[in-house]
Amino acid sequence: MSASTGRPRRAGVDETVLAATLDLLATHGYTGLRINDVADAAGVAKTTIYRRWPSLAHLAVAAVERALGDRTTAPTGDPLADLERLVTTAVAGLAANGASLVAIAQDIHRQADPELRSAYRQRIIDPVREPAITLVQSAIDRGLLSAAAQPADLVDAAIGAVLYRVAVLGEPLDADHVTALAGRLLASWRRDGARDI
Amino acid sequence: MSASTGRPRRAGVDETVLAATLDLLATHGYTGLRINDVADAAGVAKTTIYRRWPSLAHLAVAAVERALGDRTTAPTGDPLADLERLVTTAVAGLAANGASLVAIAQDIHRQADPELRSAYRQRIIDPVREPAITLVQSAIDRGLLSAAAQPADLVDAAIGAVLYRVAVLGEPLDADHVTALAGRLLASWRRDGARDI
DNA sequence: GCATTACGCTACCAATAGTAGCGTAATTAG
DNA sequence: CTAATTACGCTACTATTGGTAGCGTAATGC
Repeated sequence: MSASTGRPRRAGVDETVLAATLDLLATHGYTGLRINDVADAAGVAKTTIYRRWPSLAHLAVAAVERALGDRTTAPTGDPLADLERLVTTAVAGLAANGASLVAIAQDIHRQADPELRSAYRQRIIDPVREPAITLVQSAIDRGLLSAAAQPADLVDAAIGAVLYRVAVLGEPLDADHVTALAGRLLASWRRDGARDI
Repeated sequence: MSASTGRPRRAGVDETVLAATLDLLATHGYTGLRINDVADAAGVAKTTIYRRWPSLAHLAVAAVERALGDRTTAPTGDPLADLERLVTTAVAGLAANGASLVAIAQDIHRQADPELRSAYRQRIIDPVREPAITLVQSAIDRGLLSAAAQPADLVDAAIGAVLYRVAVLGEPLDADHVTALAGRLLASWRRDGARDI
């Protein structure tokens, strides 16, 4: 990227621009995101932005990725506890910005070209989905969850439920609310929970 | 709408335009939908389209609504059977057009103004979601499904799982596939199914 | 000093949703 | 038959906006 020769890029510009992008995404959504607004808010020229990101969509994906933060968690040995922490961490990153970044991510995903969509999948989706599937499988193996459903079905249903409520039904992304929803879903699959009533 | 006086609107134009819109949506998606392309494909002037629908988004919603078709079903008395028929009917309408109209509907929903989103909710979402919730509640009351989850959670998880797979993961909307997924999810909530293994 | 790259700036291009106005066609009311 | 009214196609236009080109200038390494 940055060559060893020539004038170096101004430090902090990436951060400033991403922060401005995130802020504008939170208030106007991806559909209302304007590259000129980002440039103005960040105090840089539009051309500087295009020198660092190839398109508005790429910039938005980078901003959301930054908002998601680091999703690596140390395993505790209890799959269900790890699962809850994974969900909580991811949701917290998305909810902390005052807007439904989940919905924004959906927008971006739908409008982007195939190459960008693949990056979106690898950088936004899979870092949550893949570990979650592994954890569910391990929970099933230990008899903590009913084996009646496939792990991927279960995870997709949980993620899908959140996406659907936030992105389609328009409910606010409240971290506690989401955690409770995921908890209720898990409870309905929990082996001991399924046995009573 | 149409006054009693003056030249009447050409018959069949609504149908032709909606069919052309649906066709273009199926091949290019909502993001790739161009009003001029619709006009050309339908063989009408662009101004004629704007005389009948206030915006491109409204036109697209009307086209998807038409693709969904009539979703009223006669109750059989068996909630689970009714549920399956409801899902099958809705999915069949969406899948029959060769493209993921679910994903398209997502696009439209996100980009539209609040008034249109409300119409989308009332005309596309709720006609499936509300009866489904009622049927699930009734299945729980009869002991056919586990009472561990709230009916709305359950329905949203099922719808969300389908939306997520089609609209985010990019899987094709195959009617049999979706029915099988919904069936697996239901089985994991089914009282007898949850008891074994 | 020289090559190289970044920055801000202005100007520009291309695509596209939506509108205005015109001539004309079709219909109803009297 | 005439007048009023509305629809249609057409051309031209406006406004917005993503993205690019080119220029003068500022930093940096060699």
